[in-house]
Amino acid sequence: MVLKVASWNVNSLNVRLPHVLQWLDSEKPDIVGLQETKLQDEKFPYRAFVDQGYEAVYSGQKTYNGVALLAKQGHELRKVLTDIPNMEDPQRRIIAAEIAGIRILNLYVVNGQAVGTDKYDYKLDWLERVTAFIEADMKKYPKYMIMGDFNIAPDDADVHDPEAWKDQILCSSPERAALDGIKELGFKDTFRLFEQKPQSFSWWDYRAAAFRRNIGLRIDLLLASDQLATSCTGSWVDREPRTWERPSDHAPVICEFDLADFTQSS
DNA sequence: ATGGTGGTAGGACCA
Repeated sequence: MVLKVASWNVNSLNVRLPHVLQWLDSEKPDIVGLQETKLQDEKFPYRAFVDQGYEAVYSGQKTYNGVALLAKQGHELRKVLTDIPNMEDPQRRIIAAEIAGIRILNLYVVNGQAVGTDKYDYKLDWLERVTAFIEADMKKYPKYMIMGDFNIAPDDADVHDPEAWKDQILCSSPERAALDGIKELGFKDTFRLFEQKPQSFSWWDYRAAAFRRNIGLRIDLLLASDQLATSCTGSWVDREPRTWERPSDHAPVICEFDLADFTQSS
């Protein structure tokens, strides 16, 4: 059983719905996490996804943030959760479900604005609380994926100009240490399990023709628990939707698993 | 790369 999993910051699902539907039609992923939907739940285009062959759960708000999980019909979404213990946050950045026997946690990590700001402190605190949640939650799910817009470039290899970005937001050591703290619970960055082209990014600023010049960062990640990672057969960035008219500033990231060795538990 | 754009709004904020 091949399972194709993707994560995409769509920067307004209202604007990007046609892109997402077209992309689902061509790529046919089994599981998709969306971030920055920017839609209240009552405005979520649930019917459009059902018509496309997907079940959806979502947690949104007006103007900012908002996350959703899609699963191809036939994969049930169970144990859905949009809030975690010890964090009362009106910002809708978290959604988790159990799909095909795998725990899927979809995150829109706080951006943080700039090192040293209140938003930066909120980011680090938010990551600490999410990490504590994962540590407890993963005891129940040996097969566990954390996906999303992490707003952290894990390493200098994920940055177009590491010198310019040194100690800046998305690249600072405390942010990277927070990401390492999650990985040290027992997760692999699936992208780095495979040989990749240098200068592979998932986000390019809208300004300064950054995409054309490949001035970007890799901040959209698919982390798989160690047990799951052994079944990962590929992980890549799909740059194509970033070339479409009026695109999101992020490209979708995708990974595939061959779960033939596992007994199907859904 | 330090806002040159874009989204949500309908001015300012967020990224």
